Amino acid sequence: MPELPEVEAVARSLRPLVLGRLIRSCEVVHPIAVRPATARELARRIAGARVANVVRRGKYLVLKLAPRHRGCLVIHFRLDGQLLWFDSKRVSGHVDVVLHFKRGVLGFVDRRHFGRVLWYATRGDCAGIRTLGVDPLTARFTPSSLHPLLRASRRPLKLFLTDQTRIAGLGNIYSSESLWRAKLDTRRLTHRISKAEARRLHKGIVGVLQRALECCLDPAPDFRDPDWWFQGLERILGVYDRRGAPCRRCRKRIRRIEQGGRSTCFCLGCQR
DNA sequence: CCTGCTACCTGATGGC
DNA sequence: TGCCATCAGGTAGCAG
Repeated sequence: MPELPEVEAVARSLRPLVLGRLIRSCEVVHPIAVRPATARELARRIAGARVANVVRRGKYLVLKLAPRHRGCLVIHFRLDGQLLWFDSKRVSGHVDVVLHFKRGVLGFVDRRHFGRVLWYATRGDCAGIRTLGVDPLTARFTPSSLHPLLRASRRPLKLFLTDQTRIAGLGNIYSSESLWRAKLDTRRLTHRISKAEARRLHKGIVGVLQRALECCLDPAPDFRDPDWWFQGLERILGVYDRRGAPCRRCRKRIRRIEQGGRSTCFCLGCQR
């Protein structure tokens, strides 16, 4: 479930814990999490490296390693991936990959084993990162840059918004929310969207992401709590997981449909 | 190049 | 209470 705001909050909260610190060793408990690499390969790459920076690219969390030729550690949480921090060397619970620092241990956890922890010489070597579209929280994402993007594509708005190669970072939740905020029908085709509607959509996307990020940072993730997760996000959501409930704007019942094999929640009353 | 479909996983949920 | 079926969803890889 982590999308752009959640990963951004994780990046900001993790940075002070690991910045400048030395990765002494790496332990892989569930090898599936580092596939297609092997535990030995990953350990050889990152053991002895220092964390030079922690950044987010789309929904990817990237630990840049120093010196530069040590490459970068790329983490993708997919649906349920999560980070935990242990102050002592003792690690409890289900943990897939463990990074031992001089003081403290970073654990990557994902019971469903969809998430990945991968090493690349450069971040461009990661295909998923290389092909990412514009980051919607940067100045390069503007109403006037969104309109041509929409015109260049021919598909339902919802599917366009979850395509990471166009706009990076939206998933099932915030794509639906952006469209609700913009009062646009999720089934509308991108190339038929007017300039004024594109402006509304831009505002919807940026607005919901900023609001969600604020929420994700207050309270900030506490990796020391094995049960930590983002709190209160449901309060800022207009449609996601609200099937059957009244629309907060027009009181009509929120509908759920399927798009691209995924569920989309939206309001037939005010999204047109 | 563009778009759409499916496999990958496993915990949670719902029906009987 | 217990069992089985279904659902959830991001992305890689493949098909058309």
